[in-house]
Amino acid sequence: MAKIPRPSARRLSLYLREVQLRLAEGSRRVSSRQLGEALGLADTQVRKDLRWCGPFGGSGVGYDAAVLRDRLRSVMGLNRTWNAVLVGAGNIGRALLGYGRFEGEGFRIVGLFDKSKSVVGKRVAGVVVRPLADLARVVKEHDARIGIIAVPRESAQEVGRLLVEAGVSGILNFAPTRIDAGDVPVTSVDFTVALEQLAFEVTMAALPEGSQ
Amino acid sequence: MAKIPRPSARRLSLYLREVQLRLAEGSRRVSSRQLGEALGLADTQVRKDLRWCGPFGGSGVGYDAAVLRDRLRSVMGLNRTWNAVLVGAGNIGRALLGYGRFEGEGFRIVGLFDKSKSVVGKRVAGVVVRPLADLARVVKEHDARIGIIAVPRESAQEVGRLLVEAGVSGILNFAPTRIDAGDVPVTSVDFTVALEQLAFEVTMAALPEGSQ
DNA sequence: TAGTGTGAAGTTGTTCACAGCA
DNA sequence: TGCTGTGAACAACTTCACACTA
Repeated sequence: MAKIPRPSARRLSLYLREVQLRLAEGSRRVSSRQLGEALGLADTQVRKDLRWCGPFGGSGVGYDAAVLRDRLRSVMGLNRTWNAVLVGAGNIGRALLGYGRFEGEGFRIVGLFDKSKSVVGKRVAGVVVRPLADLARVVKEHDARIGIIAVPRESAQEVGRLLVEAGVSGILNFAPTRIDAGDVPVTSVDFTVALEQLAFEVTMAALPEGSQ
Repeated sequence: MAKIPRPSARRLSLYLREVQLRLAEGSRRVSSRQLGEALGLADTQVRKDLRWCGPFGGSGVGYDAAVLRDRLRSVMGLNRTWNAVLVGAGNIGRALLGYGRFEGEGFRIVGLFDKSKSVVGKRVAGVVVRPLADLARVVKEHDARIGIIAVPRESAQEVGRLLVEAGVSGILNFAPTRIDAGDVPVTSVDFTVALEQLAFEVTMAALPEGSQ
């Protein structure tokens, strides 16, 4: 089984969500066209992507939704529970704790940390905030593989280092900066870039018409 | 001036941030190599991207940081103030209001809306929550071009429709679903996809070594 | 020497056209 | 007919190699 290209991997996540939705609505089968329509993709694209779920029990009437869901989960490594530690008890940290959706997808936040003395010990969204000194211990105790950075830009790289030292295998970064974590994979969610991206597209959409 | 490819546009936003940082630190010039190093990109890539800022006053010792910043801003449509309306006064809405960073970049949230009767009229992060019925009026009044969706999946598409009807020119979507907004550009920020993406990469990083 | 600018080559991802199956 | 699977054409993006300038 060769390596799945990034763009496909991202879409697999979208397919999974859509398939789960349809399963919840009672569908038993989905076709590449249906998926494509729901997600704004060409059906050929969908089929090519789904081939990464291994040789599917070929058919002619779409995919079995339940089987597809299981294969997607397994290919993406979601057939297990992922424990995560969250650093930063500010606005974003709070929002993530309250997000709820993570739980259902097999992600569990097993520790909340902050460097500010004034928050440590208090409860945020029902979870006790711990000092960064406890990070490594909690990571080990719960076998947390994922670290989430929800601190301001200035301290983000430092927190990244601490997380790697504590032993996480992946970092989800919400700070508006690049995190260098050596071999540990980092995925960033960047509000500002998204907004600026949008401003750019709006500006573009406003101008042209003619081209070529 | 031809059309800037998506990947370049996203990176332009990163360059802008980095240049601003360096300016604040007192640098007057930056080179493509410095930028590339800071952002994990090849210097050739950086130079190709920066060419979108128009024919630069050629050089041999890097770019003038201030000029580069201005050109980047202008190319991306950031040399103006973008007013935005925010729909959804829940966790994410609150986090966005408290984010602060937007203001500095020329984005201003001029209205907060929610459909829930129990929140309307109250203050959230210092801002009064208004009913959705006021949406179109506020958009017009403040010439808001951007609508931000921070509501649960179920109501996201409906809110998208309302925003388009109200007259926004772009949508920033935080709900975990695709928004069909016709010709209005939509940019999505999807926590779950990011997390699953990371889980996938961690899983991949753990396995192989051999390949081909 | 330290840097930009850029065509050409290479790589990666997407779409097309069609074979084959139920 | 409705659908998957897939090689082959195509398009998009990145990297390389090198000309050129201060």
